[in-house]
Amino acid sequence: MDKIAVKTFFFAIGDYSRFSILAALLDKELRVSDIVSSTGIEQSNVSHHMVCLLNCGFVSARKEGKERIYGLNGEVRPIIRDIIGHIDKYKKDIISCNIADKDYIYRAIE
Amino acid sequence: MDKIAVKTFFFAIGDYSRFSILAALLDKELRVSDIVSSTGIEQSNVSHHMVCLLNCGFVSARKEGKERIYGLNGEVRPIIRDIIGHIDKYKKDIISCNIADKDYIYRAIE
DNA sequence: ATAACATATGAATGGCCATTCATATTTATA
DNA sequence: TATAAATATGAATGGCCATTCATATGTTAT
Repeated sequence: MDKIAVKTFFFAIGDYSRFSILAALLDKELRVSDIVSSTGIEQSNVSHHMVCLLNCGFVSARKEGKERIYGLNGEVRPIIRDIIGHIDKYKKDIISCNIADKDYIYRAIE
Repeated sequence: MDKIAVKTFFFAIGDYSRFSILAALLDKELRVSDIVSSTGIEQSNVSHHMVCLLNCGFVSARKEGKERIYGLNGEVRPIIRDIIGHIDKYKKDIISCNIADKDYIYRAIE
């Protein structure tokens, strides 16, 4: 297991905003403004995330007039689908831990 | 896409230490001391991570004497294998972005 | 009962980074 | 050329949480 690769992979994909963006790009290419409207993330924030996703090789971009169109790179499509599928299938169990409610994570839940 | 589920999933799996632990548990159950020696993570830190992984339903535990033995829960095995496979297959590309070297992530790489 | 071993718990903190706000750049149109 | 639209960039910051250290708990053996 390559540590840098693992860290980079999860850095790119493990943030909820970036994962939402990747999920939105699964089926079709999107302009920045499309990503903004479909994810609800503010424009400059989206742009920041796109830089990150570009750097990590998850997406590619091309220009069309004043718009920039982003598309998911092919190799990542299956793993993103798999992860979405897994989370969806087991969401009941995953949610049951209610981490969001905890004030501190590293604590036994009674 | 359930936001809480996605966040919880990546919280549990997206940290390098926890992912290493899960990877180490893929093939066999392990005592805490085994996890310590195979991952290099310090003991109390491992215990903290195990609480987290227990809470999120990724592992189960049983006692044997003074030892505690952790095992991966069955449903997560495939997705962890998939992710490891993906990272391994594309590590060259993933590493090429060299995020670790950057002083700031959200910046175009020339 | 005490020592040694295995693991868990608690509190504290320091670094990272997601977000925000302000502004720059690029392109198109009037 | 001036304006507007779309996107990118830069700097700043506040919160989260991984780690560490110290210590507690539990278990076995002597």
